[in-house]
Amino acid sequence: MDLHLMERQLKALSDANRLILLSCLKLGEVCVCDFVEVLRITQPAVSQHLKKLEEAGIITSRKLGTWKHYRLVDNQTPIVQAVLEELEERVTGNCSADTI
Amino acid sequence: MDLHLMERQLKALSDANRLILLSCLKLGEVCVCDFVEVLRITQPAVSQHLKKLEEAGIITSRKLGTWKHYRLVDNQTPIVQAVLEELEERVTGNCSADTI
DNA sequence: TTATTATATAAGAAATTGCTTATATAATGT
DNA sequence: ACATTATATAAGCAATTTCTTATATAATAA
Repeated sequence: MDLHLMERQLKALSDANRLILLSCLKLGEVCVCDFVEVLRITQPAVSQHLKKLEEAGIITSRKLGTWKHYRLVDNQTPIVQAVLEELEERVTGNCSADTI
Repeated sequence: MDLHLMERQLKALSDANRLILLSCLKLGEVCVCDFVEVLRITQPAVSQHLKKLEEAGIITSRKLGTWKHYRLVDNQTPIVQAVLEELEERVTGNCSADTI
């Protein structure tokens, strides 16, 4: 595995807010607006976190009307897999968006 | 596993120079002076990187006269284990110090 | 078209990171 | 005691990160 991909993924993973986003995503697709409630930071801050995770190849997204739903990609690298396995699912309120 | 320990370990891991240090340490104990040659940064910079890895519970050290030898701790968390497994051993020159 | 809603991007500020040089500590050798 | 060697700590600086507010984009609804 390329050293610089490793570094990029690890950087994307090394933030408490993004780890919480990932633990939510273990439950399924989530839209940006739900994350705003979970993390209690502004919407642009959430978008920026999601962008980092997407650029690291950890999550992907699809548009649904005005909403955008994010989810984990299917085949994770062993490092991301290990992190996901360590994360507790956080069922703090409405972590997940209703799908469709 | 505690979210903030995860974050601290992932932060410690998310730097290319520190990943190189870890790949060297897979081969055994290494002293600070050898790392200076491997990374081609100054000795204080190396000490600072090693301190971060030690504070994250990833490496440990012992004094040997004026030298200090660093090594991986025995029981790593699953995340660190996964990272170590992904790392190629880098046999770039004298990565390892002679033990004793 | 215009207003509303969900998200993204831009710009800027405060905190953190990763380096440098200079200095301190600690063990060894003379 | 003094010099040398290996490492650690301190201080400062440039780059990066993480947030904020303001604005842009894009889809839907009236």
